[in-house]
Order: sequence, then C-alpha cells, then structure tokens
Amino acid sequence: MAQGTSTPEAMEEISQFFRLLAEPTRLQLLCQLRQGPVDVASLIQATGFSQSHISRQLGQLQRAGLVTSKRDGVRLLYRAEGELVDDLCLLVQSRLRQRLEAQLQHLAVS
Amino acid sequence: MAQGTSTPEAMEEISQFFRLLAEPTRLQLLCQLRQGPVDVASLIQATGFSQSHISRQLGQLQRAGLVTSKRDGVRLLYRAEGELVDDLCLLVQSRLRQRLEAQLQHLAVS
DNA sequence: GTGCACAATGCGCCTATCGTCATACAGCGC
DNA sequence: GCGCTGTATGACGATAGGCGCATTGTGCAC
Repeated sequence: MAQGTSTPEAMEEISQFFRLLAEPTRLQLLCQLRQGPVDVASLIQATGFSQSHISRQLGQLQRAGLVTSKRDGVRLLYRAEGELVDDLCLLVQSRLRQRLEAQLQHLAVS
Repeated sequence: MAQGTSTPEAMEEISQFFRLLAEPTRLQLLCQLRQGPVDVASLIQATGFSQSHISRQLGQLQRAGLVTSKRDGVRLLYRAEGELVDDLCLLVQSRLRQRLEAQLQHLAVS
C-alpha cells in the first residue's frame, strides 16, 4: 500500500487537497467555521477581506466538501464538515512547536 | 486550545507548511524518500524534472526539516525525516477515497 | 411588479512560484 | 595544479492564483 501512494496521479490529487489548506485565508475560514454555522458577513468582518474574495474561497471549500451552506432567509450559513482539517492542523501544529523547541535547545547549548 | 489555533499568525505558519505539500513534485520526492536514502540522480530520473528544479525542491524540503542529506563521495543521499507527512497523506487519501465512494453511491441511487 | 440586501461571477492587476537554461560552486581523481 | 562529475544558484519566461472593483444573479419584503 505504501507503493500505491507513489503513483503521480495520486500525488496530484493529494497535493491538490493540500493546496486548499495552503492559503491562510481558507484556513482562517475553516477555523471560524469549526464551531458551527457562521454567516458570511461575520466571515468578511473577521478576516477583513472583500466579499468577493470570501465568496470565492467558500466556493472552493464547498466544492471540496469541506464546508456546507444552508440558507437562513437571504443569508447563507456556512459550517465546516468533518474533523479531518482539525486533525491535520493539530498534527502540523505540534510539529511546528516541536521544531521551535528544538531550535531553542540548540541556542541554549551553543 | 481550539481558540489558540485561530490566530492569523498561526494560520499563516500552518498554511505555509501545507504549501510544501501542495506541490506534486515535492510530494513525489517525499514519497520516493520515504523508504530510505536515495541519490539525486534517481530522483531526477524518477520525476523527469530538470536537475535544478529537483535541487531547489529538495532545498525547500530540507529547510523545512522534512528531509536530510548525507554525502556519499560526490553525491548526496537524501532521506525523509519523520512520519508526519506519511500520516497526513494517509488521512487525506482515505478522505478522498471516502468521497469517491460516496459519489458512487449517489450515482447508484439516482 | 419595484426595491433592497446578500451572494456569486467577469474582468483585470499583481505577486508568487513553477520550471528551464546557463553558470558557478564543491569534491574527487589525476 | 587541471579536468570531471554532481549539486546549488542567478536570471528569465510562463503560468497560477490572490485580491479587489464592478456587475450580475438571487431571494425576500412591499
């Protein structure tokens, strides 16, 4: 199965998924949407980006199935779907922390 | 702790890490390097990219601490460091599979 | 129907990054 | 020292994607 991962096509797809998380804007949106449904105006407010930009990013995330939307009258409420992104972020975050601590040790020694 | 993840700076760093994996070339390289030390010529051969390109990508991965290099005479042997990337890829891969299966179900029903 | 608020899309600008070519650097054999 | 092989880096064109402005579309209230 380790070999299966090696096919360039699989790599292409996986990297495409990572690309969604490779943009701070989208990651911020996902973070805001973790706790439950949020309306778009709040997202615009929270991130400080233009409405069009937020709309596009949400569209991408929705097409990837990472968020879903529900209507509330005229507005749309978005919410994050699944905990995969959370798990990924936690893994990466702990790694970054590890690395920084290691650098600290290095400085302390030298 | 869920709140801690929300700071834009943290998002910036985490997304920066994901960006490393968002490129098929780099993911392929990491995949090749999982099994053990590989010399650069093999990587060039395996990916079909130019020497300079491979060198640059390896440099990025090395600065991020995802790979390390050892000299073997004139050549350099690279190897992957840690299983984080493997874990991340497996998680993403299983998700992609899930999604495709769900789509299949959808087709079967309709 | 008109008007109003919210969301999505067409267009363009701009920066970042991919990927190559040519060149410089490093280590080994002579 | 010189040449050779292997790696890194500078310069460049090409492409992708971020981001905003202006516009169009969509659903509600009247």
